[in-house]
Amino acid sequence: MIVRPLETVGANAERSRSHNRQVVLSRVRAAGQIGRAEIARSSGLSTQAVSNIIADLLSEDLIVECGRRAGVRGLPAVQYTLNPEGAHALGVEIRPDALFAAVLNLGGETLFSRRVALADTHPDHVTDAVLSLRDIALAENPDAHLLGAGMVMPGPFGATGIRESGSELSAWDDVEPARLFSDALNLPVVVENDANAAAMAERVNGAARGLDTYAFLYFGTGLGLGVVNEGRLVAGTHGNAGEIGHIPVPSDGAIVPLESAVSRLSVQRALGNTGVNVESGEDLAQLYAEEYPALSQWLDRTAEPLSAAVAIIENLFDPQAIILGGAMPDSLLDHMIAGVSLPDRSVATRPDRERPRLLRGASGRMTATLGAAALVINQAFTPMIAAR
Amino acid sequence: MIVRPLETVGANAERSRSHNRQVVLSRVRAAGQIGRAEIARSSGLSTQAVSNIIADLLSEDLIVECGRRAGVRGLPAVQYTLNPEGAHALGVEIRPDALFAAVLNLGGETLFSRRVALADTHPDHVTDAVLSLRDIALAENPDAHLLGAGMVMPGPFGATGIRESGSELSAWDDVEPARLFSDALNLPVVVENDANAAAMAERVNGAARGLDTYAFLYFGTGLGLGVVNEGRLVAGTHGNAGEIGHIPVPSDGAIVPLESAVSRLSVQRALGNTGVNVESGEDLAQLYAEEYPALSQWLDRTAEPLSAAVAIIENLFDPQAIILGGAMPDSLLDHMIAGVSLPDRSVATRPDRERPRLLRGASGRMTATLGAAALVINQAFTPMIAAR
DNA sequence: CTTGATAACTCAAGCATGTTGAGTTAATCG
DNA sequence: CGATTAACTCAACATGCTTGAGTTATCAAG
Repeated sequence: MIVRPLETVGANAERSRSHNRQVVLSRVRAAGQIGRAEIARSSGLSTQAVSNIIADLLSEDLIVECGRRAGVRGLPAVQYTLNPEGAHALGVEIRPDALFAAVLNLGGETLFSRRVALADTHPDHVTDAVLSLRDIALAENPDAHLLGAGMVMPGPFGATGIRESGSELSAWDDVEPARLFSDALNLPVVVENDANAAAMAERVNGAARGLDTYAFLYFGTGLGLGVVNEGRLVAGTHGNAGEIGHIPVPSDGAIVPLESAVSRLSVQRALGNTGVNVESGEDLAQLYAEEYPALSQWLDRTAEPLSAAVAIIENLFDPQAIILGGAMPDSLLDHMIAGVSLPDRSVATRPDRERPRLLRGASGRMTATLGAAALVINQAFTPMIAAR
Repeated sequence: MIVRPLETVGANAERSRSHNRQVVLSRVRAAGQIGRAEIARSSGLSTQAVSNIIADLLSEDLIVECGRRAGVRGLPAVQYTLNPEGAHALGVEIRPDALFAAVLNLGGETLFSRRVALADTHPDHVTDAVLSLRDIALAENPDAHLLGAGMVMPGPFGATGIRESGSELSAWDDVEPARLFSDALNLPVVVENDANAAAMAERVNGAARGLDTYAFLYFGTGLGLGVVNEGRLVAGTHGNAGEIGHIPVPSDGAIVPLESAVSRLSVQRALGNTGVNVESGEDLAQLYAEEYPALSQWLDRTAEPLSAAVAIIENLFDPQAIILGGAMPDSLLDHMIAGVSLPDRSVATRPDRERPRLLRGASGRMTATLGAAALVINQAFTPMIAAR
C-alpha cells in the first residue's frame, strides 16, 4: 500500500474502473455541481458508464444528489456534488521537536489538528506517537473514514550535499518512511516534503482552488517551493525538487542564497541583531503592526531577491499563479507580495490574465500538516492509471 | 487528431489496450531486449495479456523476436526488441526564414533531413511548404509509416510580455497550429517550442537515453530550457515554461538576463565588437580551435552566469542530469560545461550518483527539428490514459 | 393545450479486453 | 535421468464499457 512506485502500470477492467471513478470525482469537484450526461461528454465515457460509477459513489456517500438543472429543454439533469464528509485524510508532519497531525474531509475542511512534543526522533518512537495521535483523532471524529495518510518530513530526502548536521533526522537514512507508516497505520501513505504538501493544501482548499499549474513559495525553517504542474507535483528525481532556498539571487549588490534574505531564519537574525527575539508568528505580526524599523528594513530588503525568485519561477514554470505562504504572518506576506516588482518581460505577462500573478496562501504553523492530509485528498481526485 | 487536450480522459477497453500497448513498448525500449513474462511482472499485467499485445506488435512490425534467453532454469524466454524501422515520425521546425524537416524512425535514427528557405511566413504558405517537404520525405522513404508529426515553432506562444516585434510570426496569433497542421497533414500533430522538442530528441536518441527526469539547456537564438519530469514535458500553463533566457543571473558584478551572457547572440555580439562576424557554427568552432582571444574571454565570462543557472535548475527540478546542446559547436559546449562550478551544496550532490551532472547533448541547427520528430516517437512509448 | 423536439436517463444485450487456472514445453539442477 | 523451474498457450470466465432501443420530463411552437 505504498504510493510512489512511479512505474506506469498496465490497465485492466478493475484499474480502469478505479481510474474512471477518479475522473468522475474530479469532474464533480471541478464543477461544483454537475449532471451525469455532462460528465460523460467531458470525460469521453458513455452516460451509462458514468451512471454506474455515480451509483457507486452515491452508495459510498462520496457524492450527494443536489436537485435538477432547469431552464433547458429535455429531461432535467440530476445534479451531484461532493459530500465533504464522505471521506477523510490524516495528515502528519514530523519535525525534529514535535509532531503535528490533522484530519481533513473531502472538502478540505479541517476537522482536527493537534501538536505533541517529540522527545525522541527515533523511527520507533515517532511511529508510536503517530499511532496515538491517529487514535485521538479518530476518537474525536468517530465517523471519519480515512482514505490514507500524508506524511511531511524534513527534506531533502536521502544523502545530498545540503546536509546540515543536527538539522535532520539522521536515524532515518536507512528507513523507507512510506513503508514504515503504511504498515503501522495500515493505510496508504504518501510522503512529501513540507513545501510540496503545503502546495497541495492550497489546491484542496485555498488560494489554488481551481488551479492546476502553480507554484507555492513556502516559508518553513528555510524556504521551499512546491510546484504543481497539471495537477501533479513536480518532485524531481529524489523528491527534492523545489529547493529554492539555495538558489543564488541578488541582494544589495551581492549574490546570496535566496533563503538567507527571504526566510523566517533571516528575519529572526535581522531582528536578533537589534536585540529583539521573535519566537512566534504573533511576535512578528505584532512588530509589523508597530512598524518596528528593523522589520520594515528587512521587509524592504526582501523585495529585490524575492522579485528575482518570482521572475525565475515564472519563466521556468509558466504557472497560473505563484502563492506565498507558510510560517509567516499574513500581514508580512502581503507586504512582501506588494513589494515584488513583476517584470513586464515575462511569460506571465499576458493580456488575458484574470488572476493576480502573486497570491497569499494559507499561513501558520499547521500549513504543511494540512498539506500532508491534502495530498491524500488530492489523490482521490487524481486519475491514477499511468502515473503515480 | 489534435494532441494537447490535456483533460484526463476515462478508460474503456479500447483505450486500455492502447495504453497497455504503450506500456509494453516502453518496457521493450527500456530493456533493449526482454521477454513476455518479465514485461508482465513489471507492468502488473498477466502474461496472457502481454502475449496478446506482443502478438499485435509483432504483426505490426513494431517489434521483432531476437532469440531466447538462456542460462536460467525453465523454458527459455523468447526475447523481443524494437524494430527501429517499424514506425516513423515527421519533424518540422518553422523559423521566420526557413523550414526544416526530418524523419526519424522508432529507434531515433535520422532517415531524412532537409532545409528549405521560407519567403513568406503566412500560415497558408507555411502549410504548403510543409506539405511539399512531407511529400519529398515520403518520396525518398517510401516505406516510412508515419505515426504523426511534431512541429516546432518560435515561442513563446500566445501574447505575452516577451514579444519582440519582428522576431515572431505575428500572423499566427489567431491560428491554432496543431489543428491547422493536423488537418493539412492528416496526421496527429504535436506542437512544442524548440527547447522542449530538443529535450525530447535527447531522450529518444541522445544523452538522455534512459533518463526520465532531466533538463535540456538549449542554445537557439536565445536560450531555452526543456524540462522532462518523469518522462513528460513540463510545459506550464501556456506551453511557455522553460523561458530561462530571461532569468536574472550574476555576471561580473552585475545582474543580467541569462541569455545576454550565455547565448548564440551574446557570443556573436562579443565577437562583433572585435570586428569578427560569425555566421555559422563552423565559424565559431574554427575560432575556438584558433583560441581566438575574444572568444576565450566570452567563454570565461559564461562560467559565472551559467553556474548560477545550473544551480537554479538543479535546485528547482532535481534532475538526473542537465544537458547542454543546440546551436553551439560541441567544442564550445564542452568548454562551457568544464567551466561550470558545481556547488557542493545542492540536492544534486549525492554519493550514489553514477552519471555526470552536466552532459553535452546533440548540437547543430537540426537539433530542434529532430526533436520535433522525437516528440512523436516519445509519445509512442508514453502510456496515454490520464495525461495528454 | 396539444404536439413535437430535445435531452437525460435506464435497461439489457453485446463486446473488447484482461484474468485465471490447467496444461505443455524446454531448459537447469542435483 | 528425474525433479524442478519458468515461460508460454489454451479456453473458460469475469469485468466494465458501449450500444441502441425505449422511457421520462421539460421546453417551445402552433
